[in-house]
Amino acid sequence: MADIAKAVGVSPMTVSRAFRRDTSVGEATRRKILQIAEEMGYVFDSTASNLRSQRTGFVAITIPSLNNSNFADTVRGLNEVLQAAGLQVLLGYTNYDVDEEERLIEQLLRRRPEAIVVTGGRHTDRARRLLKGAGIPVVETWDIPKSPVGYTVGFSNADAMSRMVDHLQSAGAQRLAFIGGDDKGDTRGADRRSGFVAAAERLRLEYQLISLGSPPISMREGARAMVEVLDAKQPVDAVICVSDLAAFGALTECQRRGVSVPDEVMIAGFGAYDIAEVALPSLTTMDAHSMAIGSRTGELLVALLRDGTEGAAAKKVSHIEPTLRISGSTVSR
Amino acid sequence: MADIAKAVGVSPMTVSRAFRRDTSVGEATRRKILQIAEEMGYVFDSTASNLRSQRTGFVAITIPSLNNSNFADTVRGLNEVLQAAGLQVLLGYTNYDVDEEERLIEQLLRRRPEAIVVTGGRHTDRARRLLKGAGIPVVETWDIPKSPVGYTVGFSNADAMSRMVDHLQSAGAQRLAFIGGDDKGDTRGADRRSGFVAAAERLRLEYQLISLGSPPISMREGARAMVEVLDAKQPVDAVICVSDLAAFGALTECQRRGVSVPDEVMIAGFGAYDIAEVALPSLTTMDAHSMAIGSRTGELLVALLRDGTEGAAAKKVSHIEPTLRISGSTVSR
DNA sequence: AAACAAAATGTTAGCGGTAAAGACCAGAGA
DNA sequence: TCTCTGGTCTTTACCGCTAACATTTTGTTT
Repeated sequence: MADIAKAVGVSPMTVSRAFRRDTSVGEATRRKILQIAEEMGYVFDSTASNLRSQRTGFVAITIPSLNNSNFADTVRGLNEVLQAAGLQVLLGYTNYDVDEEERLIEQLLRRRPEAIVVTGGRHTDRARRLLKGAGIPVVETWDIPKSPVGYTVGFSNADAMSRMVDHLQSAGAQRLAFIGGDDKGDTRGADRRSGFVAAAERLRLEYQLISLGSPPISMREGARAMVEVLDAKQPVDAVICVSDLAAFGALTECQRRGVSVPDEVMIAGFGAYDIAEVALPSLTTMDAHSMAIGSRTGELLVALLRDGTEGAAAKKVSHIEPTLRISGSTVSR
Repeated sequence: MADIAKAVGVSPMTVSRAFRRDTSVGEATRRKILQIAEEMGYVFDSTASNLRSQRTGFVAITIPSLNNSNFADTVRGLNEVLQAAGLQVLLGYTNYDVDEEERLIEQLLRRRPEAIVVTGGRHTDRARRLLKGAGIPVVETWDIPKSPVGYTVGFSNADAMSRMVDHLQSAGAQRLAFIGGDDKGDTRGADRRSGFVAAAERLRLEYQLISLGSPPISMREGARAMVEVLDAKQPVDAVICVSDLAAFGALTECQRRGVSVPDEVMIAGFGAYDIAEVALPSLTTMDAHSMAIGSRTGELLVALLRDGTEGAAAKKVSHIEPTLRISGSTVSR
């Protein structure tokens, strides 16, 4: 900047100003500064700016996984809003492990993000302490924790699953199975399962639980689980899967065996993945509005960072009600 | 740090050292410093460290999209290696737009990453200038550009597609169709198409090209495209899709119409997505080893950053040969 | 032309760490 | 006993920008 200032014949401060939108610099001066900077191949150094101004433009987010999961859509929704507001997302993968999450949160906070978004409401004590002490907005997503750290954008996985069970019962199912991954760390998965169990018991339906594979469980694992379901002694007339991917795997296994869906067995998924719509038959699923969770979170943060935490803004809990999408895999047409 | 230093009774410099692995601090002192720091709720400030040490621990990466694409796997592979090496990925989405890529590259370089990874070899002139002038390792992935900026980790999309056409011909196909998105910006897609055309002409096969939707094209669009193919005057006995997702969409459309795959029409995809293996019939596809592209890039960068660019290390071009996976959608069993 | 407001630019002093170089000290070897 | 070595710790200055405040220039009003 000093070199540019010399070349243009102004003070470094003016150069600094020219590189920032809002500050007042004469239009001619600004143009000249930017032009000379470009000619000199200068690239603004945010690291210094960040230090001095105590603003980094970072928003940190930890998610369990990008692969085979709805979180990718959430990140997309979040990033779209934040990138437009000039904020840079710092992404970290916890791999469904709270200890890894703790490490990651500490690592990310060192970068002095202006806000942090985490998935779910389960954290280590130290992670909670770090989040609370960071002095920045904290958003928990994809869940409605009992004791939230800061803001929440999500829904109740248990309730959503309960509605799904209601639907299956009204479609005529009596004996259910739930297919999911082992739950170490996957609170969303565990909540869906417990919602399933609660609903099944409330409605006095028979049920069984199949768990295999570590989350996020894939199509392949859905198919493997379906083998178990179909080979079991007790017959089943509806299967609910923790995600559409598993549901699709289960569907293919039925087709492989000539078991008719939905006539012999109904299949329901979760998450409204593309595959749910394109599969034959298309899958009944619960649309959690993954992308909306991200963009809603983004909008919340942009508002908070603009107006300050004090701002009239923002109720603490933003509920995004999932939508049940009934389709060919649970009702024949 | 000054506060901690006072509390422990050492100089701030010693506190600084205690927070960095390699530097020499007495074991007892280090322990005490870290303990008191934890008690005081101190969180290390990287922004200051970055400025003074001129090292940020950032690696920037621009990709076209995270959704419905193999790039998510590349990011995963890259992140796994880099996160383990203590490096933080800075992600940017270009949305298949070179101008957006240019903006993003500039934005990212301001953060002073220690290396930058971009997807493909097509960039604006200014973007090339920025990359070359950044003075950090540059890696282009998913492609083998004619005139690379720095390092390359990728493969030839055209060659891969050519091998796929060879396979279809030897499986008996005479009249082909290619389904892809419109190519504005999607060089990989365009390369695949031109590889398809070249191979078809080399083998003197009839062919047609269907383009619709902006990349990354989805399952739905694959199905829509298949409608066009099946409704067209000229019959077709093999369809190659730009990705497995489109291929699966095409497959479902055939099933919907009772067109038998592969007997009446063969279908081939690209990318070795999960769906290729689970679909019924499973899809013939080209495994581009998306995750390996990421991890190979990560290893290359870790080596370069450790040993410096001078290091004996690293050939400039790292070729990752795609693997053809022949399956039920092109050969009946 | 004087009086004042608004816009444009300049000056000073850090932000919170760390590079570089040097000081101190215990134990080893001569 | 003296020098030397290596580990541990300290001193000093500064990374490249910008907050806060001061000053100058320009424009407007009466």
